[in-house]
Amino acid sequence: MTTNTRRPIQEEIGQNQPFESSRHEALIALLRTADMVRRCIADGLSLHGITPQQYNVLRILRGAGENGVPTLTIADRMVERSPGVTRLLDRLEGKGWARRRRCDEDRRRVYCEITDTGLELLMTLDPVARRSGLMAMAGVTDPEVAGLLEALAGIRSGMSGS
Amino acid sequence: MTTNTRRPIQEEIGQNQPFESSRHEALIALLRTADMVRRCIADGLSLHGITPQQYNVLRILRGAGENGVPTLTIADRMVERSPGVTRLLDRLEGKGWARRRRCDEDRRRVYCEITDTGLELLMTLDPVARRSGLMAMAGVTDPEVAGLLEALAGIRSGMSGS
DNA sequence: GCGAGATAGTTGACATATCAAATAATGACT
DNA sequence: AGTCATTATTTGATATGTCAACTATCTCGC
Repeated sequence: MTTNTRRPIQEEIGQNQPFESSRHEALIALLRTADMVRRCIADGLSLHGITPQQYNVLRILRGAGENGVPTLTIADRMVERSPGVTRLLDRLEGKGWARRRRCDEDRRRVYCEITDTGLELLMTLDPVARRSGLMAMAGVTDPEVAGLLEALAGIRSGMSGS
Repeated sequence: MTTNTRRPIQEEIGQNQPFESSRHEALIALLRTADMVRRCIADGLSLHGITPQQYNVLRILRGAGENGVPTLTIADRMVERSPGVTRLLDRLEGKGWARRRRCDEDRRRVYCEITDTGLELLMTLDPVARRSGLMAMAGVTDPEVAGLLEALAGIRSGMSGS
């Protein structure tokens, strides 16, 4: 049984002065919480020799199906943006999980696809990721989840037109 | 004026299938939003040749005052954990913003302090970070901020006893 | 005081991230 | 056809993150 006492971040990061505003506090809390969640997921996946980013790319490739996805489109769709998609794919290709193919109509483009081995890997990984994910989110109530989604959407929309 | 339409992440990351649960959706939204916020802050600071992690450490050093902080305590207090504190400090020391000193009572420990140059730098940086921070959080309402803090605290507390 | 074990920090090897060019193909305009 | 701007991707240099040893120091029990 976990002692589910909710600690304020101020205490967690050993800060002796109060935050200047609850907006600022929420910002710090957001960054810290996401970092913890990220590590939780990464821990689960690392046992299978894959990083969250690589897992994310593989899922995008699977979602795209037969046709594959152009390299930069992958970057757009990633949960956490990364400028290193090319090299990420280098590694996935090296491990035999992905494959690349030049587009014939527009020879600048490279279409990326998942291989059968990659699909099999995902079959193993999906439950693992699912479990770590649920574990990470175990501490929030259902109504809080709804509010969380709203607030996060607000933050993102407020930032897009910076 | 920004068009403040709140888009669901499903659309943002070009996912054609709905999420399996709103918990899962919230998890993805959390990671993505935090990533955007992190980049927003990093952009602001990068003009001054410093990374968010380095800025964070400098603030911790300033908060600790005269006595300084032992290296590993810094790691504990960071918003986003990092095992590379030693090297982070190497860089800060190299730029003349921080200084290290062996503890006499316990010679294993190294106390880290901020220099005067470091303090001056923070004077410049604080308003910059503050501005990017508020900009990042511009899209949420006050009541949402309160709920956000609660939900995030819930997630963190639910994870500590994993 | 001596050795087992814990603790604080550093280091080396390697993976990954980041940014600014470089390359290559396309499209639009002259 | 020939130049120019644009788009898609790759590459190189460099910074940073990560993990697993490793060193040095301390603490405790004997």
